[in-house]
Amino acid sequence: MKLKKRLDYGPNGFHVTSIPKAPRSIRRRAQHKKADEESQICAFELLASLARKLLQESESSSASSNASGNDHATIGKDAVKDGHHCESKPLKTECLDQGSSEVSVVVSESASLNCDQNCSLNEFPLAEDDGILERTSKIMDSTIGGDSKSAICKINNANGNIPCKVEVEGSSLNSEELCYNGMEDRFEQGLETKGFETGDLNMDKTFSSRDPTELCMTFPASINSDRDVKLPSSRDPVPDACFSRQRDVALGGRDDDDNLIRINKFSNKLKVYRPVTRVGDRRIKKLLNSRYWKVAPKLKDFELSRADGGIKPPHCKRKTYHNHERYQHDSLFEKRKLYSRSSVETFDGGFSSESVTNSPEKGRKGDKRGSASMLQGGPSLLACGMTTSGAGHQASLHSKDSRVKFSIKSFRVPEIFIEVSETATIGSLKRTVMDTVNAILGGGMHVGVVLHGKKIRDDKRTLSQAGISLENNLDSLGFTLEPSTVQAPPPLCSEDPPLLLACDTPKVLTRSPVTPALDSGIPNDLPNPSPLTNPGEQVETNHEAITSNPDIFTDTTVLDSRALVPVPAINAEALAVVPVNQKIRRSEIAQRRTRRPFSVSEVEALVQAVEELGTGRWRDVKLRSFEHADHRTYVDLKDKWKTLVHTARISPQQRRGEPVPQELLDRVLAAHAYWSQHQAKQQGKHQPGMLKIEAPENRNGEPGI
DNA sequence: TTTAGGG
DNA sequence: CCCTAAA
Repeated sequence: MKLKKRLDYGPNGFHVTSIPKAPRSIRRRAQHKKADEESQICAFELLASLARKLLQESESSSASSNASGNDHATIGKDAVKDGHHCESKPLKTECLDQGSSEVSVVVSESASLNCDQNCSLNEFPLAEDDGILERTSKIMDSTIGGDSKSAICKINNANGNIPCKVEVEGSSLNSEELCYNGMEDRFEQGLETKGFETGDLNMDKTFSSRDPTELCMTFPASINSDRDVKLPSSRDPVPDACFSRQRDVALGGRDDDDNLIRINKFSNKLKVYRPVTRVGDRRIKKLLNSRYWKVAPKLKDFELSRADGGIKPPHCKRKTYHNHERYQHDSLFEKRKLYSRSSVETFDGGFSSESVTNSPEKGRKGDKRGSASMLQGGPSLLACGMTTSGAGHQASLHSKDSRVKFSIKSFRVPEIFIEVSETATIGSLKRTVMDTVNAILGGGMHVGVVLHGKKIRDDKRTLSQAGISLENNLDSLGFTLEPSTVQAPPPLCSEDPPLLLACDTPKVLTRSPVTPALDSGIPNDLPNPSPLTNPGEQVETNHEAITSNPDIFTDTTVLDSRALVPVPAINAEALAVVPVNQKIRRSEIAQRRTRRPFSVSEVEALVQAVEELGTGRWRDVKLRSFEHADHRTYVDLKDKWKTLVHTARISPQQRRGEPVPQELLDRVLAAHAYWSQHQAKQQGKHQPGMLKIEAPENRNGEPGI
């Protein structure tokens, strides 16, 4: 990898806290589905998950008559879930403080990676009945913009229609401080609770940036399609029914909004950077984070019975609410503007994770735990351990029940550019960074799945289809956070923000339910994952990313000297944070592909094709012989040919790598000579016969082709 | 988007 | 493999 352009990866990791989301309404993204919509972590989701937790906790706590401890929050029900379900079991989340944050996800292989980014990890629904899913939610920590006040979220219970409102008061939170104070909230149904009280902020406690949390997710095998999210209702005898319902509901809601959400922060310089759009989300996130972080649940305890089963949240309120919030947020955001530019490298945060398990399957729990511990020490990015769900699954499910467990220590974070004037204060810089980060997290983040360095774009593909199975190395599997590519709405429109907000939020809500899968940042592609070939283009998987990531959000402020990179000034609209698009993008998304040496068989196929097509028609060569090898582009083939010719010309002693049969090298020389002479390119005609003519030229002359 | 080459 | 100029 060349460092030059790839600042991005470095050690960037966010700590993302995840919050388990309940199966939310699954709404489909409607019409506007731009690939983009994908993803962002929505406030809603966060809220929902939060609410759930609160709910459950509250229930549990109430039962136990526990006072809300620092760590525990009582939660009412989530709006999203079916009321009864909610009650069924308390969720516990566990936050592990560990050196690094980790997220572990357990997924059945069959689960498809569909979700838009939105869905991303957070969204996985848990299916209890099937025992399949557990959901853990992750929350990105975002800190709230300095000014943020209180965010209120209302969630309605599908069943009861009981609105729950969670209010967070962060009265004056400085972004710098990023604090969420301990929240003691109790979530009461129908009542509004204030989630966070600003009393003392114990960021430290709540947020230990470093503490890694783990998130464990289990995906049910059953989840394949985008929309199939199973909401597990503990009660529901017939999960499927639930699903369908939920889906429908979901459909009703979302998309439009979603679309709006996408703001490309990065995309254009010109575009206004509007990061802040989701105050609500952030807050929520914060809440979640702070609150739940350290709730330490016991893994085993965890079984979530995800009462949540159904998700039917009425959207209206939420939207409104969110919009409102956002609106404010935006305003704030806009007010702050950045003047000079600097690029800040992304930071790594630790993740706080929660591990939630639901599971009927006991074995898993243990596994999770084990994996978690294992992971903790590890590299920031991703470590994966695999587990198999044992008997738990039913035959009914596809044979592919096996579950894959993922532990995500950190996400690779994209490069972030911000502008700040030289005269700006450090504090303002911090805020700026915070805002930027928050904005990103709030809105434009997508989760990408990288396997063997290659992004898996096809969200519909199941894990096993994508090559993610117990057998494969999960090491090569990684998750990335990427700014949404989608273009942002017109730059700087103050008006827009509100709209966006509104839209977004809804979107968010809906979205999660819809696609259970992990989402890759990129739309789909990989048609065939041929086992061998598929793996990895993308490159640097996690490992590289690993760099140390000292800081968490809270510390985002931390800018290493190296973190700040002066960027040539650009005019642009002064105030806005200017994303430098392409670079950013590239850096983020495009990492150097992993090296995948050509196998002898590939060389053979290449030689064969070139003999027939000539050396100037790489595209044809690609189509003819490598059409399904997604990782081999025509450029790659051309380059390979170039190296083959070179290799063939040098002495065998000088050759490196997997030896290529001399016979093939001879053919390479022969074909190369032939086509060079024939000026090849005559259109096509592949005349094999011709080649033979050339054959004689070969030194070795191999008659047989 | 492909080609063709340099890096 | 990447990056790009050209086409």
